[in-house]
Amino acid sequence: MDAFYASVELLRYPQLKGLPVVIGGGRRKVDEALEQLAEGQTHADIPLEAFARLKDYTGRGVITTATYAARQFGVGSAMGLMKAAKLCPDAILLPVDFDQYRHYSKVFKDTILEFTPQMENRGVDEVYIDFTDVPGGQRQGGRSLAKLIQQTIFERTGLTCSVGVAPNKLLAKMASEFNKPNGISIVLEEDLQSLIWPLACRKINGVGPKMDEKLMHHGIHTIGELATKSETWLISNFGKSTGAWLHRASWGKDDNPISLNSEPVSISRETTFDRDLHAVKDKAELGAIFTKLCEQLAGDLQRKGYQGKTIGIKVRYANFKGATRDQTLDIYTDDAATIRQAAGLCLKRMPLTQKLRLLGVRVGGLIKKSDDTKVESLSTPVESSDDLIAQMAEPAS
DNA sequence: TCTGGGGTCCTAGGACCC
DNA sequence: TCTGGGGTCCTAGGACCC
Repeated sequence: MDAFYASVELLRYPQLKGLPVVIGGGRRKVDEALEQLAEGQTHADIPLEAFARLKDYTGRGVITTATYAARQFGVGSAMGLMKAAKLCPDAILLPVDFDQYRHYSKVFKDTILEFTPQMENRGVDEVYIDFTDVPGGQRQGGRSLAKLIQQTIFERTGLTCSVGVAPNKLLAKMASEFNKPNGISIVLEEDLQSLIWPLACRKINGVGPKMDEKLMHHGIHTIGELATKSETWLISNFGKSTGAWLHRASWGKDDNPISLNSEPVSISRETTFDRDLHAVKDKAELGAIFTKLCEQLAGDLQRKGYQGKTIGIKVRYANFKGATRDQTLDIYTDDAATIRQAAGLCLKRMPLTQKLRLLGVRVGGLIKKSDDTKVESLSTPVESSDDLIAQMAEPAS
């Protein structure tokens, strides 16, 4: 399989170029700026003065993403906004605007689908592509196709896009990071030693903080060091499945195919409170939030056309420890009251002496609702689709 | 001044059935 | 009274990803 890993840089506001900007958190103050927007306007149309500075923010949010200028100060994704405010108090804080992201995400993915149906979703801004069978896809080792996709996306959205090209998904993902933003990187099998082995193990998709720490404990810091360990040794230290996987990954091996339009396994809603709430003392407030979450979740299910039978809740205590409870019903449901009732029973089984900072509701065991009221909308091919394919099929100039 | 929201997959024990 | 497997479902927790 020949794979692409492409990710669009969703954060792109021309008037903010070079300025430290973080996007994230933002429920209160920051939302006021958005309210000034007229129909059809985006963040890019708001004067800078309208936005809060990081130092003016109080709340529990985290950074979703940050400009490269902001990253110079050491702030980055998933960092608490209060901590980021210390590092870079004058950074502009923009609210997240998921409606806008969803829109650009769709244009991004629809564009790629014009080239090939072999696309795997990896969230709003990233996809894998298997371009083995794309006409002209092999030209210049995939670079021609990557360039054409990049250009087309830019013309339609103004967004840049980073692309990694490699023999499999594992390597393509790592390749995409070599040349951000708006770059194209090609990694071949023979580049393993020179390009991949010097990287930290953490760069392997699937090695998180925990596994990285364990690897460090064994003196393994780079992928190259990992590759010196035998499969037997890795299995005895990391278990059969993880050990064998680590061994293959360190040698750049991955035969997982693209997974197409997979059905969701679960759908959930959760919220972190403005202040920690106690199950008894703040019962009314908590109950109202709980009910609202169930209603939103039911709405999501109905809108997306799913019903589920496993209802679950999740809490996070004031000390940040979490717990879950779930219950499987005899029936499939997308009804708010049914979900609320089952979720309420779950909450009763939860230890509730400590205050809560988060409550979530989840529905799993999903099936597609088959009431025939929803007509599957046939996706009409976009005009330029043939042109794009034709361009790839033309002899290289 | 702690740390969002939405997901997936894996593991592991117990229930229950054959 | 003691002793089998295998398979599936349910529940809880945890690691990881975007």
